[in-house]
Amino acid sequence: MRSPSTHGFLTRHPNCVRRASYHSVVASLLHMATKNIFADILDRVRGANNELIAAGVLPAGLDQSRVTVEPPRDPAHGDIATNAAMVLAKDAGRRPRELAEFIADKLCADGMIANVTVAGPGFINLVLKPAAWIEALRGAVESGSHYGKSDIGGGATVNVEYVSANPTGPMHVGHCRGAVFGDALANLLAFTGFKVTREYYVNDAGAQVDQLARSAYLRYREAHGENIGAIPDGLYPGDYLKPVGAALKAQYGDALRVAPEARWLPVVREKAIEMMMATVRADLAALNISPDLFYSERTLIGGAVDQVAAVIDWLRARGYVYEGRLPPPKGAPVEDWEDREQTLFRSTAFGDDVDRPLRKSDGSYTYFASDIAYHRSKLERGFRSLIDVWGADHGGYVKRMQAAVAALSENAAELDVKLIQLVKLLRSGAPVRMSKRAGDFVTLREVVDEVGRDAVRFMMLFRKNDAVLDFDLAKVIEQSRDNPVFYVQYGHARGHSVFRNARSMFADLPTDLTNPTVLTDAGLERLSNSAELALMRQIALYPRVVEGAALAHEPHRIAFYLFDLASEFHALWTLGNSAPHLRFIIQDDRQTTLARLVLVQGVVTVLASGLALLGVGAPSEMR
RNA sequence: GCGCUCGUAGCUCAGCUGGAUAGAGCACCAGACUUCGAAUCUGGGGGUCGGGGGUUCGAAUCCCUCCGAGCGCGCCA
Repeated sequence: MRSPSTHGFLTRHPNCVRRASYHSVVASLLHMATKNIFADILDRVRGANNELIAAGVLPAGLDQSRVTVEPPRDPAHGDIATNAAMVLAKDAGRRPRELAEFIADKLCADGMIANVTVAGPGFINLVLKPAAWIEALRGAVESGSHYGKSDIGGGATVNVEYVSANPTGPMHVGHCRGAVFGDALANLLAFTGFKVTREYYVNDAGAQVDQLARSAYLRYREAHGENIGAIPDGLYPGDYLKPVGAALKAQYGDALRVAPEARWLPVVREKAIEMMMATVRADLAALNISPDLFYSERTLIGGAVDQVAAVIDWLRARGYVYEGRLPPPKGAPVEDWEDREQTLFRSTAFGDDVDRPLRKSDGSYTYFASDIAYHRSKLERGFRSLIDVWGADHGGYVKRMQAAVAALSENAAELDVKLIQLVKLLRSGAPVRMSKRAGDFVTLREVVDEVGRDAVRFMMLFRKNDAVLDFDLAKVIEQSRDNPVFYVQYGHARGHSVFRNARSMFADLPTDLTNPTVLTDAGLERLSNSAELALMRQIALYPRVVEGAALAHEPHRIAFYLFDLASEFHALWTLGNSAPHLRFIIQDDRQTTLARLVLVQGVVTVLASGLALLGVGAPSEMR
């Protein structure tokens, strides 16, 4: 059905008084200095509803959990909108618009709200007094790097496991998206009151590290001058193992050459893993990533008790593990399919499609089995919220792992698996060839060295995790709006440029714009232009964006928000070209300049904070 | 065959966990530099949100069903 224009529905509220002075409004805002302005308004809406409950308009015991406040998509609708009337109408036994009028009437009396309208199906649109936004700006500037922090995590522990690349070589470019994602997500959670452990699972058990050892042994013999010929299939051909061979020679001389494999393998394996993990750490460090804990798979099996066996027994005792048969996989036929009885985890009890094997035909554990033991270790260390960051090709394993966590924790813990899609590496639009087979794949280090850590980190986060990402090595070092890394960093640098110019014009400007006294004297009520208010609204949005991104485990929201904020800032800056009275620096007006510098300080504060969450630098100059 | 992740402007993608007339960037067209760094900005055209049903005050978003893409499908991690 086509409805008349929204404006036809607008109801201006006649009872609204707009008399409260700037200072009285400020007084009413003091308690929310660093608080999310949206959370504050939500409290006020709930307060209005509670008054209506007391007055008998709304029923007692009303569930207000679905009431939300949000910025309307169309700014013409006001600063903040609430759906309260629409979601409460049914319980209240009233029509949404009728109820909206009641709520609006209460909200009108709020000293922070300048105007209330009821629109559309029952939206209540609020326009806040400019003082509210100014106070939000003040709060942001005063809080500095703490602005946007919250305690929604309530100190709950969260375990973020990410990267977990096999210790069989240097990290390649495909690893770095998950690494950056996990690191930024951990930053975000820590910033919002969670107690975060960043963890890297080292797959240092199993066949692949034996192959690594055999590969390194060849390099060891090569270091002694032997011609080892081509590296056999199944071994790791990369040159990066040559230093391992040299190190083995330096440490053991000839001793390992005459020993049987059973003797040298553990020794070489140990050394190779150690050196590969040193490489991994260095690669991560190039991205400014340092996990709190490297958890070794071997400790699960090689310790005093076999943790994998223990967890299987534990699950078996509860009926989640049994001996049984699986149907052969459908689709692509398995050549050597052998129908046999095996040890199975009953993941179907938790929504998986089939039960999953825990032992291979040779009796050794599957990867899944040791992963169950590993996740049990996380639970035993007290974590009830687990986040795993995996490559998208592991998507088929999500359900079984969640099933395992549910079984292990008796449904008390939650596992969120974030799947990270592929990165398509390009140079000026042309695909960069990557051949892992030949051992000459593009390493993470090469990419970081070429375009810099900031570009890598920002671009890896400028996309949803489950969308394929095009990463163009040429584009990310362009200095243009087409390159969001630059665009956002330039916003920060430009802010500092304004500071520099202002100080050269007014030698007596306060050195610390975040000082409360300075802020009080700054005359911030001069910030009344609509473009300035728009920028303040954007700044006030930050804590809400941070919370949303943290709860949804979606760090990319921060990157997009920063892009928008930088955009608003650049827009206001350029406005000064055609409207000189709107420039940040006004030659003969120190007071106005000071007020606007505080606004710039707000922008700079948020850009720096957001970039820090992403792990990207915030340069104050980019010449 | 089954499962997972997706499908939004010509291209690359957002869309705040169900909100109002679906938004950015690139590209295209038309504009703004005696400037607080134009490394920037302003305006314009461009959409059956893959198709079709359903749920409700209200759907790009949730459910069902087709179509299409990517990934995966005992003893690889």
